[in-house]
Amino acid sequence: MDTLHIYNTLSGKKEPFEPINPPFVGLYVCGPTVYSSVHLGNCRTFISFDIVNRYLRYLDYKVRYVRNITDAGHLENDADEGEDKISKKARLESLDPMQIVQTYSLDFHDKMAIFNTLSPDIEPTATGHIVEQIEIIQNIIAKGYAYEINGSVYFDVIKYAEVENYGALSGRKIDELISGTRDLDSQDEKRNSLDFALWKKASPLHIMRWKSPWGIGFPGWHLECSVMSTKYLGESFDIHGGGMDLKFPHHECEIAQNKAAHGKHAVKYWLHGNMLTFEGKKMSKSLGNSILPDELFTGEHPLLTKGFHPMVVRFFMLQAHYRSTLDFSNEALEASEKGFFRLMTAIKLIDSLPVSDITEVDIENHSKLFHRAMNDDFNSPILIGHLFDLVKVINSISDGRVKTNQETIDKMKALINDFVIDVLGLKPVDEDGNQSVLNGLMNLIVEMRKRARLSKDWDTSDAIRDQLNELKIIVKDGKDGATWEIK
RNA sequence: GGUCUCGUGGCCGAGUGGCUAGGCAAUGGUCUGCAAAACCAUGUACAGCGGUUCGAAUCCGCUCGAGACCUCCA
Repeated sequence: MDTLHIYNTLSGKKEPFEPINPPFVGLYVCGPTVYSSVHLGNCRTFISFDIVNRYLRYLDYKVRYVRNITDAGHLENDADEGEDKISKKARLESLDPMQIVQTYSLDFHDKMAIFNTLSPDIEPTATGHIVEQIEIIQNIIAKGYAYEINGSVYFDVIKYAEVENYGALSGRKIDELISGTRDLDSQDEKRNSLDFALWKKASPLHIMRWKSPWGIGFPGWHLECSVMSTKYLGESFDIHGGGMDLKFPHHECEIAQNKAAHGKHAVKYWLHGNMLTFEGKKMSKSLGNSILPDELFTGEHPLLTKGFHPMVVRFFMLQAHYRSTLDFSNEALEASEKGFFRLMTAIKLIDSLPVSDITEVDIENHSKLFHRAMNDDFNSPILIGHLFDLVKVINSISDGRVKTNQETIDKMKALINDFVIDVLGLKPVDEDGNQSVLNGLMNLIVEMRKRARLSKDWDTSDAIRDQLNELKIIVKDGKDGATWEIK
C-alpha cells in the first residue's frame, strides 16, 4: 500500500485514510480512569495509539491528539446503588477524591513516559467539563432522547433506536440486546435496562457531587468522551481510538449521544486496540491476573522469572499487531529481549561501517517496504520483520561481506532514525548505568580477587583493591568474604 | 444463553487464493586458541473433517477448542 489505509471498526474494512481537513488530523483516545495504577494491559492500548500518533506525525499530518483522564463518573456497576470508582476509593482510604486522581494521574504519566509514549496535545478531565456535560444533557433532553427520573437523567435507547442504528459500531441488534439483557431488576428506575446514565443523582455517601438542573449529582461515564472529543476536535473529527473492550457499550453510547445532540456521527474512523492476555485470558484487575509495569521492570512478581527493560516491553508489544490479542509470557518476553538487543546492536554499528565506492544495498527498497508495512493499518510486526532484514544487511557490511557507499549509509541512518526512533518510539537503553551490569561486574572482580588471595597472590589482590579504591569503590574483607560499596 | 473473534512449526507472532514473514529456541557449517557475536544452511506450520478451485493456512460448511463482549474494564 502506497498510502495509509486504516481498519475502521465501523465498516469492518481497511479504508484509505483521508482526513476531513488535511493536513490536520483530530485523534481522540479514551484514557484511563485514575482510581488505581495502570497495568500492562492498559499500557498496551496507549502504546498502540502512540504508534498511530507517531506515524501520522511522521507522514507530516498536523495531529491534534486528545486523550482524556476519567476522574469522575465511572461507575462500579450499572445498578442504582452504583458508586463512582474514584469516589469509592477516596471514601475507603479517607482521602479527598482529587488526591486519588492526582496520585494515579501522576502514576499514569510516569508510566507513559517510561514507555516513551508521546504526550497528548490536550488531556482534558471529566471534572473540568461538568458545565459542558450538563449542556449536552439538556440538549439531548430537548431533542427527546433522554428523560429525568428521581434526579437522574437517562438516555432513552429504545426511542433512539427507532430512528437510528444503535449497535452500528459493535454489530449488535437492538432486539437481541433487549432480549439478551439478563437482569430484570425491579429496583431499576430506568425505563429499559439498555438505557444508560447521562447524569446520576448523588447519594449522601457520594463525595463527588455537582449542582445541576436535576439536583446534586455527577455525570455519567459515557458522556465525557462525547463532550471532550467534540469540544477540542470539532463536531466531526477523524480518528477515535480505544480498547476493544470499550466498543460496547461505551463507544456505542458515545455515538448515540453525539447523534442525539448534534444530529451526526462525530467520528470518521473508529480504531480499537486488542487486549493483552495472560495464559490466554484478558489481563484485567477484576480477574486478578494483571501485572503492573513496575513489577515487570523489576521482575518482582511471582509469575516473572526476571525483570525487563521498558523498551523491551514496548518492543514486545509492537511485535504483535494492535488489532490482535497478544499473549504475555516470560518466554515471549525473553525472545523479544534478545531480538531487541540484536536490533539495537546493529543500529549502533551503522556509524562504524566500512565505506566502499560502490553499493550493493538497495536502501530505497528497504524504505519502500517499511512504508508499505506501516501504511497497511500500522502493521508494526511487519515493519519489525523488515527491520531485521536490514539488520542482516548491516551485519554483513560490518563483516565485509557486502559493500556499500557513504550515501547509502547516510540514507540507512536516516531511515532507521525515522522508523525505529520516531515511528516505533524505541530508544537505545544500554548507556544509562545499568545497576545489574555493575553488580555482575563487581561480583566477577571480587571473585577473581578471591582466587588470587587463595593462591596467596597478594600483589594481584592488592592491586585490584587499590585500583577499585581509585574508582571510589571500597572493598571490605570480612569473615564471610569480601563486600563492596561505592564511596 | 445471545453476538462476535480466534485456533499458524518447540515458544511469540505476521500473512486472507499460487511468491522464504520475522524474532527466540534447535541442528549443521564458516570464522575463532576456546567461546561469544556475526554470517551461511536446515523446519513436509497452518485445530479436525468435508466442499469450492487448476491451486487454500487463506473462501464455504460442519465439528472440536480457546477467548472477548452482553455488568466496570485499555
